[in-house]
Amino acid sequence: MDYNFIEVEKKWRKKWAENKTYKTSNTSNKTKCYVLDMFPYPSGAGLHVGHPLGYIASDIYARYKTLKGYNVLHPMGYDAFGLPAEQYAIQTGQHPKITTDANLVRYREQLDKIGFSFDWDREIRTSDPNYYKWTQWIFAQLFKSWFNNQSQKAENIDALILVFENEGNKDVNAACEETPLFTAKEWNAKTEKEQSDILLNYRLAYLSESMVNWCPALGTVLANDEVINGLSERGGHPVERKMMLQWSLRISAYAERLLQGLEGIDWTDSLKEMQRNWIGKSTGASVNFKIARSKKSIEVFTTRPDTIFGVSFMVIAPEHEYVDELTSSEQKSTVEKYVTAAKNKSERERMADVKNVTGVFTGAYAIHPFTGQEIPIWVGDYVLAGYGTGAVMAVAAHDSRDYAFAKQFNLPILPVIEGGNIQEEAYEAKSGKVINSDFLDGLKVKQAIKTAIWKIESEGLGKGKTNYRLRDAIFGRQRYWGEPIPMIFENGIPKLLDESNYPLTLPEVDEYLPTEDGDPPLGRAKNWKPENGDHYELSTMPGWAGSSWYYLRYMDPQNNGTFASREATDYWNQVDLYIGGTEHATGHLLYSRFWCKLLFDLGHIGFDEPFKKLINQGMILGTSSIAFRVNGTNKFVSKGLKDNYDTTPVHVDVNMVSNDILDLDAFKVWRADFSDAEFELENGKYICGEEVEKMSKSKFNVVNPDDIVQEHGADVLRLYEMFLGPLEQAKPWSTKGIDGVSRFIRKFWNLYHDTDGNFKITEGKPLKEEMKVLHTLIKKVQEDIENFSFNTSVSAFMVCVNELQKLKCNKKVVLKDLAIVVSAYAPFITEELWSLMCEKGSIAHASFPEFNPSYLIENSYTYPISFNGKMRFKLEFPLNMDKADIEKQVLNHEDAQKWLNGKTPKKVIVVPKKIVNIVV
RNA sequence: GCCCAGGUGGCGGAACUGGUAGACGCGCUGGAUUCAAAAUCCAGUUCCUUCGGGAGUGCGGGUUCGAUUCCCGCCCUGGGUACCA
Repeated sequence: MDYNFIEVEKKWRKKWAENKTYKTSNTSNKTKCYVLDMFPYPSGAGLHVGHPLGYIASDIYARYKTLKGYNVLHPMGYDAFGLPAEQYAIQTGQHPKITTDANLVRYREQLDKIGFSFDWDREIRTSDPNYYKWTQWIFAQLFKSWFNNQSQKAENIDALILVFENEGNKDVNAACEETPLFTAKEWNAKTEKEQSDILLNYRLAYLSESMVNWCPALGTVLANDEVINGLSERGGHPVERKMMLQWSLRISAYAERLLQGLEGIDWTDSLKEMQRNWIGKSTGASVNFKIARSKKSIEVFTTRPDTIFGVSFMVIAPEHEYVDELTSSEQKSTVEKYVTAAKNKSERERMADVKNVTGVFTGAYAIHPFTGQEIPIWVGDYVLAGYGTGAVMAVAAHDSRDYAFAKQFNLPILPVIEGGNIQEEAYEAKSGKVINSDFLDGLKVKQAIKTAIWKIESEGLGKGKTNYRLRDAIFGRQRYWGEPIPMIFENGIPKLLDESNYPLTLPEVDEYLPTEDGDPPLGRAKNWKPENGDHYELSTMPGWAGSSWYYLRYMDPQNNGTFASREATDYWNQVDLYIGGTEHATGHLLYSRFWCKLLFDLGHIGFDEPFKKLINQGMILGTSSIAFRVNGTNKFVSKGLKDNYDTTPVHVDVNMVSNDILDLDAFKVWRADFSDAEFELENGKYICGEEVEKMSKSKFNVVNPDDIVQEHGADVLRLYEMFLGPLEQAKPWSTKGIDGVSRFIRKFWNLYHDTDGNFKITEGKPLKEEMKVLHTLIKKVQEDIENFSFNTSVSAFMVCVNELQKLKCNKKVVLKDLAIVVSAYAPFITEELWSLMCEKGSIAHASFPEFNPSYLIENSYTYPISFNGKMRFKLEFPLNMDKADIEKQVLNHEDAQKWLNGKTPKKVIVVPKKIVNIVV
């Protein structure tokens, strides 16, 4: 009888759930192993075949580690707050919780089918008040902390207040907004509001008026990583820049530690590089340029202080605070017009305009700090307000942007580094000798940078400085479906809601839209008022809040007293293996590291990097099927005939196509306008074209894992997804090869059965050859899993089963170990075989067979004999034969004589157990 | 533009620190079984070939007895980033 995967899989799904086979305990004397997947946002579309790829890989790893005797934590949950559910709520009035819950049930069904070893007792949902209670608590810790640059750590704000009360802020070195100096006396004399405003400059969660990415279509602000090419990541709506009072997190304080921390973690180079670029460290100097006929000066940041003698003008951002002040009366209207236009540009227009060099002269001049010469100050939108000081010293000869600006407006270009041709372009290389530069003349660039900084510092003109591109993260969202921010406003002063009142639950509203006054949807909530104070904060947290610490909650998901007990976090510690997509490089993965460092600094956990090892699974692309319609008709021609006609490609549903052959009946009923379609066939078949592109509904190339499970079984789906290729590589999904894996499962099943389909294994002593085949597999699979090379194990299974089949092996000693080795990949069929073999318990808790190298020992080796590097024939020699004997025997062989063709070999290379190469 | 990753049969892909290129699977071809088909099994399958061989891992060079693997230059594909001074 053939293997009935439907029955078997159904049976074990049920038993595993009943017996809680995959329950994980926090108390164990085994070594721990924490295997985590990036949890999904439960969208309405359900899982497609690409989603489980990473989950299957991590599940194999988790199961393997369990077999190897580790105590494995392998949980799953849902990132359940998010925009799509809320957009749907706005359209339909349906509460986002209802849609989210419905999607969640569907996700769970789909996941369950695939046979994951998740401990579902640890499931979390970020939208669950018992969960977001602690997200709010972490926000409170951020609000109550400041970053001490001296200790490079977050510290309690109360201690800082004490310093202010006793000494003022002159000796405080904090990551903060620019704050005027004050003495203890001045501090103590300030009003509560004034003190609160100053403290906000220091807090790691703070409220400030700042330039934000405003997305009118979504009605909310977005963080930098949520804006892609000037459009919102979700929905692709235009984004504008706007000044707004906003909650932000001071992630910039951690820039250096986030950068340094990358050294110690095992992530891919490309991912680390993305984070490095996002953090964007650059070192140089800040220099003050005095303004002519004024007491003020403008600070600039430069990475090239060695080129300071090449400064021929200065450019400030349109948003720079001195613009009005600097502008001369003659230039006033021009500058005002320019500044207004620049400010009104949307983010996208600004980006599209990058090639257009624009700017206006302010009429003011700065004084060069070394030469004393007056240099004109311009306003230009190529200078960004948000980076550095919003002003640059322009060195046209050695910076391409300054060069373009100088060319456009005919400003002087002064070369100060030898090399390059400044008639053509700026010479930006950091090499060459300095010229025309007084005390820097003759120095090499690197030395000149040091000397220039030293001189700038000793003359009191500025100081050496490091800048980071990383901006603080906007934390408020003017949306409904997110965690409420636990803040109360009292006379305009933001105060933390007392932690004993957490969770501050999401109130009900009549509509999920802003109020008439433009307040966020929470402004609609009736009777939603704090006991003390005027009103709650009306914005909610962004989507990434809940996902920034969820890995900790899995460790201790039911804890009501804390986010996770210290015992639990000490035991499980860092995530040993984290698998997920690369799209979270600069969002989730950076924020999680930030929050981890905060909790570490405050002493709540014992590690400051959350994910020790991270693997990015490649995207599964869709293979679309294309039919060719003859233009102006309803006739479709098969792929091989399409060149005879003018045709238009039409995407057809991949579920109606098998091995490129279109099911014509299904096609005709698929869409009404195809019901009377005509076809021109090749050999009686309609062959479709193929195109590899992203899986999406509109391309009709979405494949649902449920369908694969239905047709081939979950084990086949699991094996096939791995068999497709290396985990990290993007690859197209095609069902073409799946039959091969199905065949393998049948062959594997048949090893344990006689030709009549009766279960039959024997107790006999295994042959040496059988043990060799088995142990070759054990070694291979072990190495593959440790190297995350899951695709090659599947091939190894096939090879092993083919060979055992040839050997007609049905010995229990061999087949029992084989089942265990395969079980991490194909848990259902192996569990069934395990029970048929009358083994106790679940195969999931068996021990991975010990690899024994003695079964692999050979006493001879078949040498490839090559001539000039080309393999010509093979000869077998004993392993203990020495090189000279091998050489002699090879040369005397008749085949060798043929290849030598009478010539004497120039050289013979014998590499024991590798190769013989004869140079002729 | 800059930074990463990657280019191997008709297709997905394999090849450990340089040592038999194309494992395994799909597809295809032929055969067996069958009244027939499906399923299954067996054999073949990189290309060219005068059947002796020759060429071959994106392209061009180099190092080496030997290169898919190491070095230099270029081309292409995918991802990230985009005036960050």
